[in-house]
Amino acid sequence: MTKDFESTQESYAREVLREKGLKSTAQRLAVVHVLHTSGKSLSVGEIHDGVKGMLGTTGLATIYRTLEMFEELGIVKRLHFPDGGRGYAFSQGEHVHHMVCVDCKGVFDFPECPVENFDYASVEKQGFRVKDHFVQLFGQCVKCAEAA
Amino acid sequence: MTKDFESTQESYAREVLREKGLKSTAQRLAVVHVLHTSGKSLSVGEIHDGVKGMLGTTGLATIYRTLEMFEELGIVKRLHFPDGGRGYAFSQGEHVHHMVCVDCKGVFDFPECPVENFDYASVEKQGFRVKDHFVQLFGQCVKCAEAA
DNA sequence: AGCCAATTGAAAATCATTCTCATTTAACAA
DNA sequence: TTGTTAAATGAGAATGATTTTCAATTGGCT
Repeated sequence: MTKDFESTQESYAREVLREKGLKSTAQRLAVVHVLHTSGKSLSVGEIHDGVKGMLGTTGLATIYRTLEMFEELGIVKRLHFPDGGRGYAFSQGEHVHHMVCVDCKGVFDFPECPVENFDYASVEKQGFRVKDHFVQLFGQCVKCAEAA
Repeated sequence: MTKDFESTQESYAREVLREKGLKSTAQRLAVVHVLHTSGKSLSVGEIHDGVKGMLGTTGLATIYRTLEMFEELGIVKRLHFPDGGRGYAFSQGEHVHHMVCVDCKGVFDFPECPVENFDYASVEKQGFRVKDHFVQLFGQCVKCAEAA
């Protein structure tokens, strides 16, 4: 499946896949497309629906497999909601955090990392070595605030 | 079930429960006890095992119900792991974040909130209203670092 | 065009979590 | 204490999400 018009994100994904010796299948590119055009975070089910809309029948397992792989490749970012649900949003691998609108589930980048320059004194005093962190903000976006 | 010796945490939980008109059952106090004595975060299954060890047969549903309630009461804190798994750690309701040792799953408090005094300029420029945040650090604790 | 390993779909299997409802129990009052 | 009653529990069924399996398909290469 070669498309005439491809978003930067799709070309990017295609390139990353090729570099790793992985196939650029219609399903994989559709996942990128759905995520990119939605402009927000989507649940696995929503992504599945979007991909089905583009390609007709598509297995749910493929969506799970693709998303897991894309996360490792840094193409998508997995989000965690307070209720334990997962969501996925497009990402190009940079270190950004996300602000999620609790109403529309829209995802907005948040490039300054609050933890990056944080003084770990109290933690390091206890001997920790901080290796990774997870930061996510929840709130309301302009549109949803106006609608309310 | 009234115990002769009770930890501060157990008395605290008992008091919170009474204030809310909820019952201090053996199961609920056992959950507090297990969590408190473990000194680390536990999965639902581990908590279930610990409670069964204290009381004999105990329903798993009760553990889920108790943990959910305790979280709302601020008695425990739910943690989210990168793989989507959940964990629970004892907490007394203050605003603290946690640092989780990726090896032993130990939980260590982290009272200075990196996000609290963060300049939300870039986010607010987009019109967001930040209402909540989730911050968790991952790394290695002293003991696990030495053992490695 | 043809080959082959990678990928997919469909269904089954697994695992976590929630729900239902009959039974038990903590809290409070008499 | 004892009785009363609403709250809580246990057991298992139901639900829901995620993973696995394996035969069939397909993309990337020659």
